[in-house]
Amino acid sequence: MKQKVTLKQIAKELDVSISTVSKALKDSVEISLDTRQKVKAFAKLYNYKPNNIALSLKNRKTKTIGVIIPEIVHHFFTTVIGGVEKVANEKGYNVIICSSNNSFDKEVINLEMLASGSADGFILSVAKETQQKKDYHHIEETMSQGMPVVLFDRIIDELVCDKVIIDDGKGAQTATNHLLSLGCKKIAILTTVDYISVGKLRTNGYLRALRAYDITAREDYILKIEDIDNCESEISDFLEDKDVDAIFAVNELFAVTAARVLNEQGKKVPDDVSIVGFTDGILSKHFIPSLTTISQHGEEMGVRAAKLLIDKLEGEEDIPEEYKTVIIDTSLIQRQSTKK
Amino acid sequence: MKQKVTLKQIAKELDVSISTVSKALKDSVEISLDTRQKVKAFAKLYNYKPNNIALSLKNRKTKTIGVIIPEIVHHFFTTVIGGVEKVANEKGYNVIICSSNNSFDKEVINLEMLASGSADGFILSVAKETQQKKDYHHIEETMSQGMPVVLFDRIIDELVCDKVIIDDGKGAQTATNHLLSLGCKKIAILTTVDYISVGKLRTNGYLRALRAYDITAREDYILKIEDIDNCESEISDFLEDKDVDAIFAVNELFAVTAARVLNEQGKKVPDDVSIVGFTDGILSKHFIPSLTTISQHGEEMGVRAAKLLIDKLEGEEDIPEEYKTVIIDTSLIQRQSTKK
DNA sequence: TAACCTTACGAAAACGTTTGCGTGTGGATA
DNA sequence: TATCCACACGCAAACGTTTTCGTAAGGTTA
Repeated sequence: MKQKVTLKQIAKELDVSISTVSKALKDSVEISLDTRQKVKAFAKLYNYKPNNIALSLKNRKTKTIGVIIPEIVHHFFTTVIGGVEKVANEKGYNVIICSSNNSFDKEVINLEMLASGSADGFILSVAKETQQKKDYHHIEETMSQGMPVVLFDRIIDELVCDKVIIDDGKGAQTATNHLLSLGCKKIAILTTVDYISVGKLRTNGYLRALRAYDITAREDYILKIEDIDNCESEISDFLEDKDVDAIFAVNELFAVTAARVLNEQGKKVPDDVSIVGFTDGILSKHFIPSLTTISQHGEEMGVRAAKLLIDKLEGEEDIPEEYKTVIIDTSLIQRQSTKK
Repeated sequence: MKQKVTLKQIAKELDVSISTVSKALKDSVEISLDTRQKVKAFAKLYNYKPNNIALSLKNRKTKTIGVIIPEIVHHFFTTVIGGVEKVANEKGYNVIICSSNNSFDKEVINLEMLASGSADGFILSVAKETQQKKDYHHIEETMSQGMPVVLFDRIIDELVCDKVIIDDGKGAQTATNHLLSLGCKKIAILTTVDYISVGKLRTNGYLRALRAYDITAREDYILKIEDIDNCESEISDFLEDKDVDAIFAVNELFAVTAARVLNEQGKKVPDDVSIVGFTDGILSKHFIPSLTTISQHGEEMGVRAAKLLIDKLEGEEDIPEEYKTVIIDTSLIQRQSTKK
């Protein structure tokens, strides 16, 4: 097993100093052409690659971006990561991904671990628990140590940093408007409990849309789902004997589950009930009927977040700090789950 | 902006040497109780965290596992990552994830980058292009430098290393058997071109199952799909006027697309045609009808792969190398797409 | 031939740790 | 009082780089 070759070893073999080797490999004019060629040939032969760790230590930067997301098995988040990777790789950055599993503790651990030398900055979407706890000391601390943080999707208003979000309210409004423009009058919403920020924002958008159409929102048309994993029974109970002609679901799962429930209750989508979802994932695309939905443009979010972060990382140290909040446009994708 | 505090700074403040601080923090008996307490209090106050990079350099290990997968936006791979993370975190390892995007070049770049100091070992599923090119020098080189590699799912037979796979052939056989036991006689298969190893293996399993039932396989019941992204037209043409009573699809996408096509052609699933898929992803679970499928137990694969890798990483240096191939059992999940 | 300039290279510090070993101080022992 | 031993701590090397600065050798100029 041939071990990794270092400058020192090359230097020894060639009977020159470490600095000579280092300079030769960088084509420094300080070193004679002769020596340069000799060193390079040798390095190539032994497949020399500079040790990243040593470089990081020396340069005090890792050229690595840390990404922390609530769930790794999640289509939207992976599309965001895709966008981050794209930009990062173009700019010569590596990406480390960690999942907090929606746990506050794991988020803290991951962040602290990456912050202690492994990454130069962070792109993060906070865990559900963190949103509940409203404890952001770990993020604040990271920033106060000079490491930039970009928040996306599930952001925290109180934190002063770059952010990339979609206009959840506007997206929801668009979705609801679409249903209204189709002539639907009795539009129910399947949403989350309020402490999930995006759920709340989307609910508000729905309410605004109704108001603009002079339709009074009905409490009994709003379902705030507690237990996402067992949403089917909640939705089923909710929809039982309810005379709605449209449903706006704040995520994909609620949308397809509603479709499934309606199906079981003998109602047709979109003929009897139209459905609009949120998030353009696998399910929306391939479901029968395919789902009209609001696309969040996950990849674009990732791209923008990575750019913001890298700008901060490569910007001048002491220019006055200035933080941006990028709002990505959502778009309505019309498919089969809403009647024409 | 308070910068990260180092041993040196603490030492200076407290007017002791760096080594004293280091030892005090480790509760060394060499240091007086008094000093120890003072140092620890100070360290806590300033939130001292040892610099991982420096530690990695010193210890010549990073306590990091590199995971390279062909696609990040892919349910199966993310479940595997979930399993890897679980084990890794338990054992104090960090996980770096990179996607090769199915490109050979990017796989090489990612591997080399992580191999030059960022990770101690690798868990990897090779890119499509790599399977075609049959060029594995980057993986061989990584191993020859003493970094263990565990291959999973899309493995390479020629490479001598730990592997975690499912028995694709057996899984396919189980799927086909299930259809046969339901009384289906005319079973088509939707598979991939042959260079995708898992596609080929699954096709073979399908053929074996038919043979065991004394049914002659028909060429015109086998569709090898080239362009996965546009599989719908291929499947649609294939199924046109074809009098099949069952379909075995080697992945989720083919399965739901087949269902969609059948739906458009006015055939009912499962009444007219039964469908069995492969991979238990989001789609299979939530589709209407939900899909009978072969579960690959992605998380379990990740768990096993991580364990194998960590065993190698923490094992004695010079025990005779011994490589294992773990075969994860698949299981048939019966849902609504196959009639009872 | 003395002064100077190039050329080509090496020494050493720095990044932040850990750790084996050396050492000064003070008290106990002989 | 000379010897010895704990005790408590510091020095320095090592991990692999990069880079500044110093310098020896040789050639050129006045």
